[in-house]
Amino acid sequence: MGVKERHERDKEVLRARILDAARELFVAEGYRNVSIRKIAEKVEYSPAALYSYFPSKDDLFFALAEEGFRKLFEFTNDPQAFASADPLTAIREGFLRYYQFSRTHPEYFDLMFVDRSVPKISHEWERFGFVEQMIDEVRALIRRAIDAGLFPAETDPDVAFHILWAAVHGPATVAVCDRLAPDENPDALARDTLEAAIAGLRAGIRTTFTPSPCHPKGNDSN
Amino acid sequence: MGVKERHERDKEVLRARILDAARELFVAEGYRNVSIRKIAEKVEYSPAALYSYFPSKDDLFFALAEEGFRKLFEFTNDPQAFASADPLTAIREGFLRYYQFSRTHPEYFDLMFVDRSVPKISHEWERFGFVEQMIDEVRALIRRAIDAGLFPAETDPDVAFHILWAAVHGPATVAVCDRLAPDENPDALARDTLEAAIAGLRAGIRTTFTPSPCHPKGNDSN
DNA sequence: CTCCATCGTTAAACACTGTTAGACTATCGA
DNA sequence: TCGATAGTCTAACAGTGTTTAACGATGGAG
Repeated sequence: MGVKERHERDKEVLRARILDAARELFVAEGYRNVSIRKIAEKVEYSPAALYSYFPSKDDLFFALAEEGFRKLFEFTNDPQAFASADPLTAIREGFLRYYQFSRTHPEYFDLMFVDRSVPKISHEWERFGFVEQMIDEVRALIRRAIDAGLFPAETDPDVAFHILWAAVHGPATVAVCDRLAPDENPDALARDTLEAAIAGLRAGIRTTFTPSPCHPKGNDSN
Repeated sequence: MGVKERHERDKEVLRARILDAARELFVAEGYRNVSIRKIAEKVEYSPAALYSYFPSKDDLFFALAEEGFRKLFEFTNDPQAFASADPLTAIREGFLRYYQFSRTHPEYFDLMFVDRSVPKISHEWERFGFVEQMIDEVRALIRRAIDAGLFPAETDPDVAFHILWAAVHGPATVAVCDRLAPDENPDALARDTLEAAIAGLRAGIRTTFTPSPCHPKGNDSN
């Protein structure tokens, strides 16, 4: 009876080893330079063997992207900063951490947010439940800031979240994609753009982004 | 005497035909799905022949990226809107056009700003002189807004430009990279983020981005 | 204990990719 | 007319993701 279970455990172990090998290779050499054959060699199996663990290369890297979101969660989640400090400082800190993540783990960031050959991500947000949790925490933080009078009362937390996210995501992508001139500093740009977005929200703007319902995902409105 | 010139003209013609074929394929099927062989078949030459016109595939797509910047220039440059309207409207309009370009020509935008396998772009900004001209016009526009009292007097036009650019570049990349949930509207996000950045600049923020000298590119500080 | 089925693994192949070496040929200047 | 040169070709190299068919070990049933 326990035999099948042992086998399943073994499979799980090898699956993890494959993922480890893939991760090691891709953080070192970048996503594009990792081939199934290299991973196979690293785990000392034939290339074909990997296909009984991951249906395709994309699925393998999709798993790594999921790992990346977990990493991002840990990276940005500082309960201390979130709870104690004044909401605005916490918000600033949180979004700057998002940006800093893109600098510390550019390969993960690439996989999670820019690579176009891992397109399934946007259509499988439901699978990243903890991402929604993550966003919820930030929305709560923004709500606190509204309640404290730091943002206008009519501010929609979800809209504000997306604006602040976009404000740091811009500099993050130009940095990851290496599209800044050598003498331009992306870190400063991230700080400034975030600062401008925060100040803009505080000043109050008319927004057009669709406020999402309580559980924003799962609408069938296309 | 005229023979050599005729030959050079012929070469130029074929070079253009290759570029045409490459463009047609890549706007239709995306950069990653275009192979040298497919281009060669379309122009009815052997794959090897292309290599006497473009040293590598990257160089070919670098040429297309250059074309893209020219397209972007035309797309955003509306002298009428720039000159007549009030500076703030013109600025809004200009940056929204940048965003709209990313939606209308996602493949070009990908090549120009997100694809990591065309990395030479950031190190060859000098070659895109018209880009600098383009930016200069926007900086002049911002200066006009400052003079009109629409932005604080201490605003640095170059810093403001980069902030506004980042504000629309964020939504542009999430849209191009397809990282928004199906029910989230990138267009609205672009408008809102830009609006927030403009309002933030108007409110006045302390910035840290390095103001660039008169001709910002060409420093040897790195 | 034997037999069979099943499962994990494999080598080999398929259909691609970018790129290059070497042969061929047509054209041009002397 | 004779090289030289420039342009193009075929064929190959080294690599890619993926699939197919065969192999061997292992576990359960009779």
